[in-house]
Amino acid sequence: MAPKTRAENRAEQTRAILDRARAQLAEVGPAALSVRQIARDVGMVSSAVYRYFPSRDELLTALIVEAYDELGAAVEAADAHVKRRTDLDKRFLAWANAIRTWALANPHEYALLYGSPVPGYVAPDDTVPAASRITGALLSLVAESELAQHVLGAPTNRLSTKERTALGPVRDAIPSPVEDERMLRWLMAWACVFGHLSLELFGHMHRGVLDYDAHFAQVTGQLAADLGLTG
Amino acid sequence: MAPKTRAENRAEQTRAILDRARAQLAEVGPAALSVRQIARDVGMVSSAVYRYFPSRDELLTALIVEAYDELGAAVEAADAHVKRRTDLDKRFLAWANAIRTWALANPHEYALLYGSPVPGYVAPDDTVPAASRITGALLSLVAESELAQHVLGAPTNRLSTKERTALGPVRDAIPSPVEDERMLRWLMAWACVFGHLSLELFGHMHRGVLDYDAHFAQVTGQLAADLGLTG
DNA sequence: ACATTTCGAGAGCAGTGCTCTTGTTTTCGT
DNA sequence: ACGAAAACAAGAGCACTGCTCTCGAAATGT
Repeated sequence: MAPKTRAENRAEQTRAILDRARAQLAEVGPAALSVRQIARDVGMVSSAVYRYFPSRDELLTALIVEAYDELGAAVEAADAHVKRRTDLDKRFLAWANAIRTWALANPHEYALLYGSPVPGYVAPDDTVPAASRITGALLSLVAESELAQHVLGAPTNRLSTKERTALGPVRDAIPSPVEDERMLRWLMAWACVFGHLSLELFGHMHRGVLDYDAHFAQVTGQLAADLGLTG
Repeated sequence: MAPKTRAENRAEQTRAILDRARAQLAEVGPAALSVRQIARDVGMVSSAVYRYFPSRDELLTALIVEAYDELGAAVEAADAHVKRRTDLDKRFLAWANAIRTWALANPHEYALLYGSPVPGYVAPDDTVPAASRITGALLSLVAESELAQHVLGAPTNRLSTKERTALGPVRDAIPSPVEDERMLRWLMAWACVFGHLSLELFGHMHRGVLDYDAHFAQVTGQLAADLGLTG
């Protein structure tokens, strides 16, 4: 029995609360997450929890950050498992499949991250850097595809001038310059992947598509082809 | 003062509750919608509301159905405003723009329909037919594009056999047969549009894209081109 | 005209997020 | 090493929620 110092104890309690909160999140979803229930489960009184998280919403954002980190780590691990780094199609598929695998394993967490924000629109808070890991992994692929001089697999319209300026920030997020049309195709792939996932996980594909795995594979394969990553 | 009959009164009260609920939904979102507050607003006691809607969830599903109907009507109206019925690209853009316009005007309703389902996964209930109006409008365009023998604007991979059988139900929802690759491209467009909308409305495009209007126009225009609707 | 159903109102229950107060314990400055 | 200061757990309490039950009053069907 080490005579726990105050900081140690605080760290332990914080973890215990977060762990129990994640478990409850997986069971009942974000809407039904109860601070009092969490307090009971970890063996303290509800008001004590507020010494660690000032409100339920802050607890939720902590869970969001944790979930983003977990998903980001999964994505990066999947990418690292592709041996030939120049196989950008494999890396793109690894990116998409990692997200889908994680989402299927943690549907409530996915809903928390990419579904409707529960307490109104969350202002730009400390969840942004964690969330950037996922898109950042994709942007790396964009840069590498540009450097590899891949030619797009589908004819792509020239960007309107408004659109060109509209994409300024995302372009700035990539160190090297990227062709207009390529940038657009990658953004479309981004929307298509998350659109598929949200439609699938939120029950909008129930009638219409039988085998989600097959459909996702077909879609992502097509996206890779459109991006010129294959061959 | 007509001596309101019982059925009349019931219809009026039901409407009053629904109207007030929609207003409150637009103000505070689905999570914070309160039966008691609605009751106060319409001038009755909370328990009286339960004579009209057996639970809060049933009230929410009624709101979902209403929202689907409103969105469906908006989509159909937008489609009807395209004079040359063979201009499938214009009709596709009308479809996409109608959804986005409605979503921007009613973000909380959009979140209710296409965001994370609030009370766990809603089982297949009476919301399905209302929801089918939106996808149904898209499927009509698929059928017409096939009949018009449009040739896809982007090279498309052959479907895997698993994928071909996976798409059985959606194919059955269209009276006339549809080419495999065309079906896939339309499903991708479907996911891409809703993916864009969810990413935009739920705040994931905040950094990255400045002008959502321009980007959406560019994306949907590209989708129409990929589907072979232009020219 | 009467029995049945429908309805509104109120009380009440169990639960929630959150605040405040009250002792107790750990930490820190001197 | 000791006393001031900060951190902490516990409990009571407030305002609120969804929902149930009972009780009278009103409209309905026969």
